[in-house]
Amino acid sequence: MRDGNTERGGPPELNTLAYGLLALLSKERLSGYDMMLRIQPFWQAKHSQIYPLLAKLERLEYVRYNVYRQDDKPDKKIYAITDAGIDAIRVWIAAPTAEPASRDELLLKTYCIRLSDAPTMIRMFAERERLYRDKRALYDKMAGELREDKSESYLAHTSDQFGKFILLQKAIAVVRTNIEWCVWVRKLLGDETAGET
Amino acid sequence: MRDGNTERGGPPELNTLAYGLLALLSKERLSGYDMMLRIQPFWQAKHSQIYPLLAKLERLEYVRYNVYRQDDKPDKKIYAITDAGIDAIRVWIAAPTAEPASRDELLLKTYCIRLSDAPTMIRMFAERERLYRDKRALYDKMAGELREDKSESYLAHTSDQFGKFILLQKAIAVVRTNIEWCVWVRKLLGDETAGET
DNA sequence: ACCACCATGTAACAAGTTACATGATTAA
DNA sequence: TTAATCATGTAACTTGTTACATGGTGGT
Repeated sequence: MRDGNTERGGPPELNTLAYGLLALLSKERLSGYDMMLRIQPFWQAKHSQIYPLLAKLERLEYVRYNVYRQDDKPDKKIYAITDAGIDAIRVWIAAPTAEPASRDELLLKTYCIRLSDAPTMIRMFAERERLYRDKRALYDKMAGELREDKSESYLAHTSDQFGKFILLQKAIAVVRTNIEWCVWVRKLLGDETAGET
Repeated sequence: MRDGNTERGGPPELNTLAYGLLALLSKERLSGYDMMLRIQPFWQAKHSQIYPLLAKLERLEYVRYNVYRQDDKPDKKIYAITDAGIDAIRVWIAAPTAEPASRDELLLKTYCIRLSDAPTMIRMFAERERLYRDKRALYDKMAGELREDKSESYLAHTSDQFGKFILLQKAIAVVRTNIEWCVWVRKLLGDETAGET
C-alpha cells in the first residue's frame, strides 16, 4: 500500500520528475525512451529512473500505453496521458514551486582557481565555452523550427507552442550570458584566442 | 577498509561536495555550519551531508580542526585545510569537470503552462521574479564589498579574490538575464504590473 | 570488430533530503 | 510563545547514477 493511495488524505505523492513526464505527455504521445531524451534540457534523468515512474503513473491511471511492434527496432510502449493525468497536472501547476537547484562542479573549481596554473584554467574555461556553444547551436535550431510558423501563434499564451517558445527564449538568453562570461574570463586569464567564434 | 584507501590504485574517491568543502577551506578556516551556509550559492547541501563528509576528510588528513568554546553559543569545530588537502584540490582542478546539472520545477510547469489559467501563471512568474531580485540584491552587495578594494587586485588571476570575483560576475549576469525573462513572460501574459521595480 | 542507437527493464549503490536529537540565545 | 539562529550529529528515507541484462541494426 502507501503508493496508489487515493483513499484518504488527498492526491498521491508524485515527485517532480513524474510531473515532468506528465508535462511531456500533455503535448504528444511518447515512448519512455523518447521522454528520457526530451526531458534532458529541463531535468536530467536516466532511463532507469523513468521506466519505474511510468509504471507507477500507469497504476495511478494518469497514463495509458499501447505496444507498437517495429521490425527493425525493438518494440516500444507509446504512452498517452489520461483525463485524470491532466487534472493532476493542473493541481500541480497551481501548487507552490520548489526553488531551482543547480550543481556545477566548475563553479567550485573556479572558487579556488588561483591554486591552479593559467594553462589549466584556460583549458577549463575553453572546454566549458565549447559546451555552451554546442547548446546554443541546438537551441537556435529549435527556435528556428518554431519560427517557421509564420502566424506567430506561439506568442499567445493559449497556444500549444507558447510553453516551448518561452522556455527556448530563456535557454538561449542564459546560454548567451554564459558564453560571454567564458570569453570574459579567458581574456582575464590572458588567453589571446578568446573571443573568436 | 575501502575508505581511506591510499594503499593501491590512486587517490581516494571523494565526491564533488567534499572538494567543494576543501575549496572553501582553501581561503579561510570555517566551522561545518559556516561551510553549509557558504556553499549554498554554488552547491545546495544540508548539514546532515556536510558533517559526515568533514569526518571523512579528517580521516584522510585533508583537514584538521580545533574546538572553540563559546559562552553564548554552542561550541564549534573550526576546520583548516592541510598540505595534503591543497594537493588534492590541485589534482581535482586538473581532472575533467562534470557537466552542470540544473533542476528547476518552474521549467517543467512552464512547458505545459497553457493547461493553467492566466492569473496562476502570472503569480508563478511574479514569485520567481521576486526570488531572482532577492538574489541579485545579495550578489550586488557582495560585489560592492569586493570593489571596496580600490587596488583592484581581484582582477589578477593570481589574487586571492579572483575566484570569488569572477563567480560573482557570472551570478549577477545570469540573475539579470533571468529577471528580464520573468518580466518579458509576465508582459506576454498580459500582466500590466510587469516591468516595474 | 567495436561502438552507438534504439528499447525496456532491474539491482546495487551513491547522493541528497527530512526527521530525530539536544540545547542555549534572541528577535517578533 | 513561537520561531529563527547557532552548532553538531545520526537515522530513515527518497532521488539519482552506474552497472547488469538482452538483442537487433547501422556506421567506422
